[in-house]
Amino acid sequence: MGLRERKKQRTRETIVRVAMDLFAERGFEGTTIHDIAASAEIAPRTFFGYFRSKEAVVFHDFDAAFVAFSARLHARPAGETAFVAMRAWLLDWIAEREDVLEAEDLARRRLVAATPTLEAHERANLARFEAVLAQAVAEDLDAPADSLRPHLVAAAAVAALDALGRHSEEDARKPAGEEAVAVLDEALAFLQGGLDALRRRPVAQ
Amino acid sequence: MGLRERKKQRTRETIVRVAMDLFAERGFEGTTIHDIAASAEIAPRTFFGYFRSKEAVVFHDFDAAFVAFSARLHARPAGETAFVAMRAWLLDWIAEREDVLEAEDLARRRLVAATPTLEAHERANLARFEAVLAQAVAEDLDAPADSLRPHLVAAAAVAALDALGRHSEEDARKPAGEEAVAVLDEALAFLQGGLDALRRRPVAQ
DNA sequence: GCAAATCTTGCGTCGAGTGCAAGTTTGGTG
DNA sequence: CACCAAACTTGCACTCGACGCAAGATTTGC
Repeated sequence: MGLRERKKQRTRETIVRVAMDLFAERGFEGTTIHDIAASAEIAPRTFFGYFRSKEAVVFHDFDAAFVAFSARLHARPAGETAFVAMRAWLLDWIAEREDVLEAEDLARRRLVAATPTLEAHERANLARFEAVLAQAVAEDLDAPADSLRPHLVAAAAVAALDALGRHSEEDARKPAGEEAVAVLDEALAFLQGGLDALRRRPVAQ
Repeated sequence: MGLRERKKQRTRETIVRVAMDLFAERGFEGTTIHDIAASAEIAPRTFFGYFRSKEAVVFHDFDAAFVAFSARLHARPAGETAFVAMRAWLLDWIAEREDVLEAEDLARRRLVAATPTLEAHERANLARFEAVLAQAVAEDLDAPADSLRPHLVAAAAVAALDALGRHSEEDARKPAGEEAVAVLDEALAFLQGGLDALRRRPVAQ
């Protein structure tokens, strides 16, 4: 990696760190791009070379998660269900982050919960998960990609994912992985039960 | 109703009509508040006396729907499940609108689908449905309001509601009510099956 | 027909976000 | 090392959404 790239990387991290501190201190709406730029020692205009919006800073690691999730789904071996792939991805993801980012995640949760714009942004993120998951589920079920069932299933699964995030906020730091898997498995049992019930009905589409 | 109120009502309707026409013509982003105000023959500043944002115009009837839905849920007789109440509300809602608003709805759907900001707004609206539904479901299940199961169920139910909207776009105008009920009933069967499956497991919360 | 409540409007302001063009830094090549 | 091209940074000007405020117009109830 050349100097140029390293520098960019470093600036990006600085922006995130500095912005998060400001958000925690003055709130998201109470912090301007100008403030962030000043703290990060860049020109306000430069900020937009790194992030397309103020919101994007808060979700700076979402793209990586999404790409990994998406790849895991697409690369799942024939016969492995989308559920199983999702479960595996989640375990990896949690294991990978556990050491470093707990505190940061918590701060983010609080910030999002307190800021409508950020909640909207998060819903948009989850919707991307839902879309890609729905497609994989549709393959599992041999159903058209835009039919009802895959979307029901994906919506519920993503709701579980979302609940997971909120959950780890409240509970006083149990073994995060185990807890998450328990929640997810409950959700998967629910989904499987729903699908089984549908299998005994004619298809309405 | 006095003159003042009638006038306000009329202006409001004018804004909606005029704005929707402009959106259809130039797109949502391609239309400014200034344009709308000019067409509606009001001052730009006055627009904000009627709507808190440009997006709010597109969803001008959401509040009424939400209030009706919410009221129907809260007023359901003891023993009536949230599902049943939701189904009843939906039937009423469709029946009530069917005559007048089909074309308008279709235009709205197209507009929303073409505009990220509006999609975000719509997700926020659906989230409000989800929240109030989740609470009602929690009562049905005798579960805490923030526990997992009600949220799974509500998320899937709202996904069905959403699918309903998108659905009526594609199909060349079948009997809208019947179609909608078929979709919703499939969703409800799915949810019921999922809950039945969970009943045979220990509760993870 | 008058006073209070309510609406409308214009003005000023802030902040997000974009396009552009000039300047600066870095990378590679001879 | 010197030089050119590519990439990055910055300042400037601009559009647009949204809000606060205060002055002016309208409606209402008495």
